[in-house]
Amino acid sequence: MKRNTWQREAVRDALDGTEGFISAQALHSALHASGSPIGLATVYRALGDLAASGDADCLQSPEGEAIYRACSTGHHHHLICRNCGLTVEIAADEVETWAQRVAAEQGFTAPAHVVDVFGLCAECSRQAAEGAPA
Amino acid sequence: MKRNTWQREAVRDALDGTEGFISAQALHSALHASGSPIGLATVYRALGDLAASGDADCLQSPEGEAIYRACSTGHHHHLICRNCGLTVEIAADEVETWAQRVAAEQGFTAPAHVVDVFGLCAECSRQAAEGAPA
DNA sequence: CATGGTTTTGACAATCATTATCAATAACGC
DNA sequence: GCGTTATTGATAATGATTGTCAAAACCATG
Repeated sequence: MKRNTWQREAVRDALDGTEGFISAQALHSALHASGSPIGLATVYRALGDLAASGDADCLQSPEGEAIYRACSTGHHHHLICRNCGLTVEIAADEVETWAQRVAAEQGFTAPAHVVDVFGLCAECSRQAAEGAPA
Repeated sequence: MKRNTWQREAVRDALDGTEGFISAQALHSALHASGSPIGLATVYRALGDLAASGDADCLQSPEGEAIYRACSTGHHHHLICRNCGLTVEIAADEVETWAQRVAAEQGFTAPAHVVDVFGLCAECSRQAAEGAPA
């Protein structure tokens, strides 16, 4: 049987209250910072459960960490600066449509998708342009 | 100065001769299997260099490993069955264009993107339809 | 409310990929 | 061939994630 513990709720709430993606470690830190004595392993387990039950999406950050996002809270994507971490929310109607179409074409159902764009934000691009050339 | 070593060539060749994506570990194993005494750290370094110089693309596998691909072999995305793991390669010209456009609109440069569609493949959809209902 | 059967938790060890270290080696210009 | 210096590779270190297992919490029941 699946039991309801405050820990699981805490993780779910924390994830719901988070804008974009967050790593398990970061979520654990955030919970600790807000006074929760929740264990790290438990956060991993709770996130895994949420992902398995479809309440959260999981993908790999460019740094190799698993990052999670609440699945129900409105759907949008992110444009993330790989240097400073700046995150811009982007609507992606075209991509929604596209994703459903390609899924359907292959006979796939229950399509979900992970679409995120990484790049260098204007600021970091400028800095890179200044520093990089010989 | 950048020196030319047989190790680097071996990694480049091995990557060129590989169909899709391959992890650093797997590439190292493959090289060893074909008699190369190349070291693991060197494979990581060579792959990192290739990625840095744009000769290879790098992304994170769902299992959390970094996987690499020779850059010339066309860019595509994946449609992944969340139940059986079946993976279908999908072309996504629209999405490529879209990603670059939204990145540019926000002043972002060097856009890369993570686009993967998860769903239930035809087979698993059918099984789910049979098994799930009470 | 106390009890019991299970699930869940959490501290810690174990694992796995990746990166850093650093002496020895090999490549390249001369 | 020589010397300089980037590169290699064995190993240790790091960091995220998962496994372990006794103790605690949850929930239905008496």
